[in-house]
Amino acid sequence: MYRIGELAALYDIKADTLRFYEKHGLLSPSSRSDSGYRLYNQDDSERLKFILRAKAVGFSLNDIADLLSIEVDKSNRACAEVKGLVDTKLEQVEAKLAELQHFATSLKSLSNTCCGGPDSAEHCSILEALESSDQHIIAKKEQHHFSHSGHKD
Amino acid sequence: MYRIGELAALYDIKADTLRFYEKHGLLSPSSRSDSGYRLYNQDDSERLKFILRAKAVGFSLNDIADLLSIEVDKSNRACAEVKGLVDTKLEQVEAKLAELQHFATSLKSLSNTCCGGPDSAEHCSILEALESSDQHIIAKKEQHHFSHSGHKD
DNA sequence: ATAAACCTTGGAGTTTAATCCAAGGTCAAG
DNA sequence: CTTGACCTTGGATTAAACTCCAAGGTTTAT
Repeated sequence: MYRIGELAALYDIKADTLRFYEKHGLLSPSSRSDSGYRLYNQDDSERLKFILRAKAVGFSLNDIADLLSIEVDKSNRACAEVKGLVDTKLEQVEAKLAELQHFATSLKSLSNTCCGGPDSAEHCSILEALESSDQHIIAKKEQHHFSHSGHKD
Repeated sequence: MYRIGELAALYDIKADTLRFYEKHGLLSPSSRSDSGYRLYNQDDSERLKFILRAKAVGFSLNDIADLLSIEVDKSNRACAEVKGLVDTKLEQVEAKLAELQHFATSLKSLSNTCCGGPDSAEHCSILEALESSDQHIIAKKEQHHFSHSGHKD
């Protein structure tokens, strides 16, 4: 069992952030001490880890709440419904993955071809390195237009 | 040449957002009309595409400014210095990639093993699916701690 | 030549995600 | 039984990234 300050220290965040997540329904301590102190267990800690990871890869707290709701509603919702939510998120994740892979490739080639020596800048720019680009998350309307992919409210 | 509204429409953003990016040094139109209207060319459009992609995978506008500065300073900076910046960003991108791959794998397994039928929830939770987790972006202090790039301006 | 649809600027307002503060309660150590 | 580090609540403040507004200039089309 961790008290709020301990759990916060463990993940290098502020206790206030944990209270904030609680207020917004992302993570509540599994219990309280007699005097009302928040007490977090190992599952709570795992849940927090998930939240922080999801945040780190660009999901908003709302997105994360969606993902976590899959757990919360486990027993209530039809499995097909859950699958829908998961698959939607999966699409988002895979789009991000494709972008990131592209980024990584470009950064690597930039690092290798252009910056080997002390002064041999041939095409020292990410924009140039990315010029051979193909795929987008971004809906460039003229090229390809599919219906407004689910913006959240 | 695009006027601000045209370019904004092309990427499904607001003209205001383009003015905002300009004010913050991310993207300035390459020219102005006689009457002062912003005029964006194809390079500007590419630059905007880059900004939006980088944002979509979780980079802050400050991060993006860093990346773009590689181009701007092309002729000024020593190549080794540029390489340092690129390699730092590359590390960030690869950390994000690792996280996302983990995410994608978990979401896939969740989608497959748990939600095939209308009602057969076996372990219908992302947290459970992620339980076999290994890697983190998150600095869990006991394990590994690397400084996070705290930029502000 | 006048409306409609664009653009300009500066500044104010909004949303998201924290982060800080004040007034007070709790707990272990001396 | 007090000191200091921790915790509680609610509310205010901050920072980033937009988003909107007002007052006016420009363009195009009738």
